[in-house]
Amino acid sequence: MSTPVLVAVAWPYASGSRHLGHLAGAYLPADIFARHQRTIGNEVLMVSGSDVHGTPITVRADEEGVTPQDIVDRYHNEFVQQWDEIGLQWDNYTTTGTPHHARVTQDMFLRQLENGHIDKRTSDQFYDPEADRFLPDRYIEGTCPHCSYEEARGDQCDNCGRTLDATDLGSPRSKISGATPVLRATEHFYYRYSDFADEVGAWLRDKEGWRPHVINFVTRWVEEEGLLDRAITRDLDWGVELPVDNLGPGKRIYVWYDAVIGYISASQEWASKIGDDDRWRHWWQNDESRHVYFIGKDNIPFHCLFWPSQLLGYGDLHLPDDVPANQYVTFKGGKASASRGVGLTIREGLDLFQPDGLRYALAANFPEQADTEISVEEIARRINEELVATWGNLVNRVLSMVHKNHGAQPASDGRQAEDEAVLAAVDASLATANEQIGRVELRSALRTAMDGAQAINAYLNATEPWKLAKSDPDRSAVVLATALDGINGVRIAFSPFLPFSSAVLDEALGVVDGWQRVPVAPGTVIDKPVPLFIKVDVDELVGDDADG
RNA sequence: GGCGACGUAGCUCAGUUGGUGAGAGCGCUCGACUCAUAAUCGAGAGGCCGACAGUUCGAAUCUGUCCGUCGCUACCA
Repeated sequence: MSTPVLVAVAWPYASGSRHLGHLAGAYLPADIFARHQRTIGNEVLMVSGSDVHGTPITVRADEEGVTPQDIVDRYHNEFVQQWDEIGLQWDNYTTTGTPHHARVTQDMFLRQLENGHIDKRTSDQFYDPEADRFLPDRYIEGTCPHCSYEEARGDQCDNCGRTLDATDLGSPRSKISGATPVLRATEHFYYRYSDFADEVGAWLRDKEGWRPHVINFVTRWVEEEGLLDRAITRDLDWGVELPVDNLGPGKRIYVWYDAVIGYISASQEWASKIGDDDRWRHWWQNDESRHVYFIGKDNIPFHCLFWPSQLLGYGDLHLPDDVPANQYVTFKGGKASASRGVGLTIREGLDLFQPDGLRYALAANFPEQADTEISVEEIARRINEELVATWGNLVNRVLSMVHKNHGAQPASDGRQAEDEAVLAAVDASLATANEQIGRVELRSALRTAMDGAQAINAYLNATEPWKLAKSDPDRSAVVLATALDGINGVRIAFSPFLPFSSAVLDEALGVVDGWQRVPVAPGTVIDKPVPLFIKVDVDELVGDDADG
């Protein structure tokens, strides 16, 4: 039976370049999962887009003397280009800056307001009189009351690590203008997340098969602290406009309320693009569908607590079924961060490695259970010692022999026990990888695929068809035909991970259709092969030291 | 400060609810092979499972303390 599967992917923030940690944390696992789901015949809708609102983007625009739209356009275009280069197969990759997204966000806001889950409150906020804007705590600097560090931020002191309240800072100043911030009363809409603490808690208790670090974190959160109401508007002129005018001018819906709504607006946009406006309901208003959210661990509260609350406040929308959040990829022990210059940007990664090589190395190191350490050298090692040596070389040696000795796939009549055994091993690895990807254990699945390749390598070394070609040509033909049939199975397990080299094999052996090994028809012409992957020149990389 | 996670072979990591001799890949050593991108296959060496104390018939796996690393702390998203 075909299941509608929503592959919902974290929305990259268009405030700067994304790095390999983001790629390994959310985008790549989503794409691998989605490709597998398509192959096994499910109806996949994979959506995301650039998150274009929020304070950091406006601040950056001010710093550069350009408009927020300029910043957004720059990074959105960069993202779109990179997704194409790395082979992400979106059904819809859009942005939160479209009129359509604004309408959907406003519709949700109005319905939730009508349902009594949004109300208005007044609070005091810091205001920068010089820059003429309200300041998030993070944009206020001052002296830490605990350690006297003079560069402490309003939310936290980087020196002693304590959490602060901006009102505690000594000689506070705006990070933007340096002016002394003043408190000013301001009125905002609040989403009553507290209305849903019990319901979300109960919903979470039913979950099975979630990653321990995800479910433990959010159940503890909701049970020990509940959910606090949060302001969902800001004193900004950058963001989705409010659909009601009783708050006065200069107020917009804030980014982390509207960004998650993108999952729905992007689904609807996709539906209208394919000319079937109601088609999104097949995923969103369907109990049979399955929603899987691919995010980094910093996004866990938003997707497991706040977003479900927003969905419940609207009503009749499908809640997340699994949120297999990844932990962090670290570089030299630290969390990757584009703004702090730690780790490689996606651009740098693509400039250094072939896309399939980069996909392989990252997938082999996905931080599924814990943070994982990665480096340029580690990526190169994975590519050269594993991908090229085991899989690339296997394909090359078999295709070369078949081409040279027969020019086409030989007949395989009269298979012996060892021949059947290697094919059985390949089929078993396909079945195992299928289960592993279904559970979003992608590292293990990749290893399983590699085991299939190694089984064929071992089979070749045991049967030595290059010797048989002289002593027993008929037997040699059967062995080569068997090896090629095996490759035709193993490549299916690799296909979600390695779309580019898979496309090359599709040309030689036919397009993969379904998660099962299909024999290569005797007589299929095999041309002289070109290596699937190029070895990385490590010496060239070392001089680069791009991950400092 | 609070909360959480992690600390397992040279490197990157697995180790279900505690139980016969602690694993994988890569690297390393030796051997085989030479069809293949000096790739492959086989065998082997290598670890007092961060430290200390405790619970238990028995702990890498549970408890406590300590050391080290990292993350989060709800107006960064």
